[in-house]
Amino acid sequence: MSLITELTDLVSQAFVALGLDASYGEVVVSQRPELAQFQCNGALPAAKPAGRSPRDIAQDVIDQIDQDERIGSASIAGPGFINLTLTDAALAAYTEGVIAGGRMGLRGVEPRSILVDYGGPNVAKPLHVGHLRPAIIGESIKRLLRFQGHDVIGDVHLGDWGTPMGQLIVEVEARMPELPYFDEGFSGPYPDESPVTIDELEEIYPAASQRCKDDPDAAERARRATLQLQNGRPGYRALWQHFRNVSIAAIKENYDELGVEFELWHGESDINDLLAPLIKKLVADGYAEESDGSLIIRVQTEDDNRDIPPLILAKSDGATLYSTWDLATIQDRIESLGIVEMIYVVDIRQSLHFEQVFRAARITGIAGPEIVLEHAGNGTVNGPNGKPFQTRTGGVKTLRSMLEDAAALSLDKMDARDLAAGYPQEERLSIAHMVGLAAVKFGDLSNHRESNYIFDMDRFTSFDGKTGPYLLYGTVRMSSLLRNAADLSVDPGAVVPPTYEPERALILELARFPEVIERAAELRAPNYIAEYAYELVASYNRFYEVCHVLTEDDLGRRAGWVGLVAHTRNALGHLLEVLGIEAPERM
RNA sequence: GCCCUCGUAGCUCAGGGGAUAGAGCACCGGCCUCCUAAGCCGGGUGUCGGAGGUUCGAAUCCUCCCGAGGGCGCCA
Repeated sequence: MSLITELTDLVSQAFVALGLDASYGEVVVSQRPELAQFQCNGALPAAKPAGRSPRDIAQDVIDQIDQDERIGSASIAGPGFINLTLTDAALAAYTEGVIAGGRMGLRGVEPRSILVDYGGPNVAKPLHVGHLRPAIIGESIKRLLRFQGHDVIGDVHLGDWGTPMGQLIVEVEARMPELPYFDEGFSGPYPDESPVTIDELEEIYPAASQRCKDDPDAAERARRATLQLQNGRPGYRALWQHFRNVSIAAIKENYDELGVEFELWHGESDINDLLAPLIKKLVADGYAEESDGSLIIRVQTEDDNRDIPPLILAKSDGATLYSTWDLATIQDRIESLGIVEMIYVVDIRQSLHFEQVFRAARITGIAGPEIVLEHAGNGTVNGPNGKPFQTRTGGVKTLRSMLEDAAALSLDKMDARDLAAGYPQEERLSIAHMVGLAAVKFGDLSNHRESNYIFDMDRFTSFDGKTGPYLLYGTVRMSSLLRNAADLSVDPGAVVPPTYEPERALILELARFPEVIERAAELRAPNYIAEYAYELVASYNRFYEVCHVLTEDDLGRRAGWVGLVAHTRNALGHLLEVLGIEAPERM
């Protein structure tokens, strides 16, 4: 059980003994650390219903809890705040309990089958900066929920079924009309080899897109090709399969470099066979209706005070579109994967789309009330000028080049400050790589999920301040100390009651772990983890400065400190794992 | 036009109805015969966009206004 929970239980019981609601007993970390470690504000809101003054109530509560051996001091402050400070023995005992429990004080959860839908890369398009946020936020949310004990999988959910596919087909046909994919009379097996490499495909994509913008005729042909692809025209399917295969290989490589891993490589196309029966059923059941030639589901209710446009189930030419696929995908995930909770980490600008899809899923009964559907939208990455991130030449920057920049800049900074100078060059490169990745990830994850932020590589890779490199450095110092301890045959011992203020502060910081995890999971907000990881390392650095662990004469204390450092290293390891950040052994 | 999000220190950003609103950077000054100085310590910063309201208490909740960004049926 977490320390906060223990204290809340204690104080709640006191409120109950006074005939007041237990909820007044909520204890939080003190806002005024110089006054106390924890506080309870419950006496203030309790005053009115109790018909008593807040300070009177606070005094009665204090009288109840004062005898508890954990409480070092309990006092009234201001209008009726209850300030609590624990005994050093209680702090040590609590920390020992957490270490023995092995779960960082985290309470167990009722495991749920959760799917996080986060990547959303498109076939034929290289990953660019815009893919960074959903990828690392989604990965972090997945790891966070998994760490809590849920059964979580990630689905990359490829963009592989839309109009761009038709545009690609038309473009390839214009360039290589001799290929068998376009010959409707062709009956033999199609070639195993893709007619295009990923590099060619990535060049063809923007050209195709541009052509359809400039030429309405080409756009029309692309629309037809898309429809025929969806309807199963064999040549188109075969060609599309090549596009898909070469793209997935490239995309996988990109996500590997980023340290992002998906359990499912599903895409929009996977549920194609479900579409016709689903549409038929929705029409038969009266949920879908025709409107201007298209098929729609109305999702607005009488309670709405704003206009929610209907969800379009099928275009007037009969083709399906992303609303249809998303709806069918929800059905598929529930029915064939047993998913009860879906979290979409997708650009927040798509919130209306998800609102429509989720409403449609509810209305039609595809998702029952027990199913959680949530759009955990992410903001965008902007360049130093506050506008969408671009290369110097105005193009969109690829993810790969961004990561290369991060590693290169990290190495430059190591060279400039003569860091890790004696290490083999191979290790230095590996460190620079990890530092660069940590810089980018921490820089991103420390911002609130929904906010747009300014990407500043120089700031993110800085060795000073609240950055990824700072976290890694702290981790490395802990690892190094623990190695030295092992070399001296000093085993981690029982945590001793703290005597120094930074030591006490570190113990208190560690005790916050469960609440931070729970809060972050509840809000799907990795920035809480990032912030806490920073605070924890900062607390450790202050402890490290004051408490000279390995030269400590008191052997019991020395062993206890090693135990505390091991605990801290363990906690930080979990946090980095959740953030998806990897640390080197030394740097 | 309607809807959504945002507006907090010079800059970049945190902030769960609670006390005196925080961090990092930047700027100035200290600390290495000692476990990694990529570290630590000290120094000052605010009409929390504005105005009302709810509340014992509002950066936080509600209303209006100003400013920025985004979205709004057959693209994804």
